[in-house]
Amino acid sequence: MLDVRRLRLLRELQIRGTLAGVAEALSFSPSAVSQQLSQLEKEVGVELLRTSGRRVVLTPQAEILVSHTEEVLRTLERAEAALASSLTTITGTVRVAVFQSAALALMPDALSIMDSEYPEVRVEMVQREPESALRETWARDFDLVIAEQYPGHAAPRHPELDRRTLTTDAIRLATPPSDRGRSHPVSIEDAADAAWVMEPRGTASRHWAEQACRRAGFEPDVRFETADLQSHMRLVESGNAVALLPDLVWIGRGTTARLVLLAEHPQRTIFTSVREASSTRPAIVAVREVLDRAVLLVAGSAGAVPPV
Amino acid sequence: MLDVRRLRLLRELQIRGTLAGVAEALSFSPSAVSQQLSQLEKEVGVELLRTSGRRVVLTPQAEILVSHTEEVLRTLERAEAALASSLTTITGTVRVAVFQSAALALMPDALSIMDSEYPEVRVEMVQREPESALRETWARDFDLVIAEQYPGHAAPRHPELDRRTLTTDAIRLATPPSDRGRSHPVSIEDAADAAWVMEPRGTASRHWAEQACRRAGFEPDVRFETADLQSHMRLVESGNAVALLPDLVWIGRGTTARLVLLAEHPQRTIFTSVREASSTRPAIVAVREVLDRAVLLVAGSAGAVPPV
DNA sequence: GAGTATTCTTAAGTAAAACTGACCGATAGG
DNA sequence: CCTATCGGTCAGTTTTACTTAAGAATACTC
Repeated sequence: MLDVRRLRLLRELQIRGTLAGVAEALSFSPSAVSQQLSQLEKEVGVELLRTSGRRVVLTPQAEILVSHTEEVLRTLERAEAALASSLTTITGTVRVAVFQSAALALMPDALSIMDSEYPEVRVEMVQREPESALRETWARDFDLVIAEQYPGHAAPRHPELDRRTLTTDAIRLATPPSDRGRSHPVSIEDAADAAWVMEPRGTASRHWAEQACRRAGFEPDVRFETADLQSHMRLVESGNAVALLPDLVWIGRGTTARLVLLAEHPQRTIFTSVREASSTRPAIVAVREVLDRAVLLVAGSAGAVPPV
Repeated sequence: MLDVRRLRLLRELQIRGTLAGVAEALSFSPSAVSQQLSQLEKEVGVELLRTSGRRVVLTPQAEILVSHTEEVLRTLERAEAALASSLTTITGTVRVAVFQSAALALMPDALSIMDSEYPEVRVEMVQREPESALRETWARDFDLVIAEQYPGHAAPRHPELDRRTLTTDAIRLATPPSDRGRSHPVSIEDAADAAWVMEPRGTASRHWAEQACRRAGFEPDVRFETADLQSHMRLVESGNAVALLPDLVWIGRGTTARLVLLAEHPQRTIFTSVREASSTRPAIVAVREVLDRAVLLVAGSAGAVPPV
C-alpha cells in the first residue's frame, strides 16, 4: 500500500517546487525529504522525480499520484471533521417521563427550546406517575424522569439514578373565588368544614394533604377524588371544593381561585433523574439544561400570582 | 493528520473482530496492533475501542473513522491502478482465489499464457471456496476471485466488487461406465435408487443437487459426501455412485463415466470478481483477459465430450 | 466450580525507520 | 570565475514500531 506520508511530500513538492522548500515548510531537513521521496520512488518502481538543472521536476506518473493524494488528504480531513462534529452536535433520542402538572407547565416551553437549539435531538414524552416513572427509568424504558416529592414523603431512591432538583413548588390552599358572603379562609383550619378534593389514596400528594389537615386539627371531608389536578382547579374555581395545590397547576394559565399562602410554607420538590451511566450523554445534559431554563421562564411569567 | 496505517488497523479490526485476528491477518504481534490503536486513540483524543468481555468493540466515533478509511484505501488503490496503467510494461503481483475445478481445468492454461505473455506479472493462486473467497477479496486478501454460482442460488453481492461472467458450465448426470446389465439412466429420475455422492451440506452445489432430485420426485440416497469433485469423478467411474457434475470437472482430462445431458440444461455460472478500485490495474485486466482465452482453450479441447 | 484457553494490555528490550548534519557534485547568477 | 543554491549521499543519532514476556480479565470446558 502506498505510504500517505510520502505521497504528501510529493504533493508538497508539486506545490513548492523545491525539496528545500518542502523541508522548510514541514520543518524537515532537505535530506529527509530527499530520502523519503527516493524511498517512495523505489516502492512504486517508477521514476517520480527528474533532475532539471539544480532542481527537480515531477514526472507524469508523479502527477498522477499527486492528484490522488489530494483526494486522500481531503478524505482524511473530512474524517477528522466528521469525528469532531460527532462530538459537538448533540443528537439522539431522549425519552422523558413526566407527571401531569410538569407536562402542562414546563414541557411546552422546554420542547420549544429543544426544538430550536438542539434540532437533532428527538424528545419523546410520556405522562407517568412519579413512582412508576422512576422505576421505568431505572429499567431503561425512559432516559429521564421529571418527578415530584412532597414534604416528609421521600421518593424511592434508586442508587443507579442520578437525581437533581429542578425547582421547588409552593403548595397553597386554593379556595373558590367568592364564598357567598362567608369570610375567606386564610389558613387550613378555616377550611375544616369545607368539601375537599384530593388525589387518590396511595399517592404522596394525598398522604401529605391528609397529614396537613390532621395537623391543623381536623379530618378533611374528601368529597371528590381524582388524580387530575386540572379537575381540582375546576372544582375549586366553580365553588364546589377547596384543595391544596402546588403553583405549577395554575402557573402559565392563571386562575380565578383564591390562593392562600400557608404559614408553614410547604413546598413540593420537583427533580429530574437519569441513569448514572447516561448522565453525561450530551442530549440528556441538554434536556436538563433546557428544563432549568423552562423553569425560569414560567417563574417569570408567574408575576400574575393572585393575591394571597 | 490522521495516520492511515493506524486507520487501516482500525478498519481491519472492524472486519475481523479481534485484535488477535488483525495481527494474524497482517503478520503482526497482537501487542503491536494494540499499541498502534492506543496511539491512534491518543492522537484523536476520542475513545475508539471499548473492552467488552475479553474482546473490544468499536465506538461510534471509530465507525466514523472506519467509513472514511475505506474511502482512503479505495483512493490509494485507484492511484496505484492509474499509475500502473500509465505505464506500458505490465507488472505486479495478482493474488487469485479459485475453487477446485477451475483451479484444475482453467488455471494451468491461464498460468502458462500469463507466463509467456506477461512475464513481469507474478500470479499467486490459492484454492478457496467461493463464498469465503469473495469476502477475502473484498477484505484485500486477494485481488481476483474465480467463483461459481449455481442456478437459483445467488452469490453474496459485494457492492465494491466488480463481477464479470467468465463462462457457464453445463451440469450433467454422471453415471458409471457400465451398469452391470442394467439400463443406463437417461434422466435424474432413473437414478432415484442409486447411491449418490454430493458436496457437504451448506454448499450451493449440494443445495442445488438436492433440489434437483426432489424436483424429480425423490430424496437422494447421499451415501458419500466430499467437497473434492475429483473424488466424485472417481466414485462414479469406479461404479460406486452417481453424481451431478459440471463439465469443468472432467474437461481436459476426459472420463470413462457416462454423462447424461439433462432436460433442463442446468448450468452453473463461473465468474471473476475484483475490487472496483483495482479493476483497471493492467495486471488484473491481463489476468481476466487470459482467463477468457483459457476458457476458449478448454472449450475447444472439450470436443472429447462423451456420448450422452 | 476449577482448570484451561482466549483476548487484550503493559513493560522492557530490540529492530527498523526516519531524521540530522556534514559533505560533494552540479548549476545558475553575479 | 567565484559563490550561493539545490539535490543527493553517507554516517550517525533519534524516534518509532515491533517482538517477547508477563499479567489480568473473561469465556469456555469438563
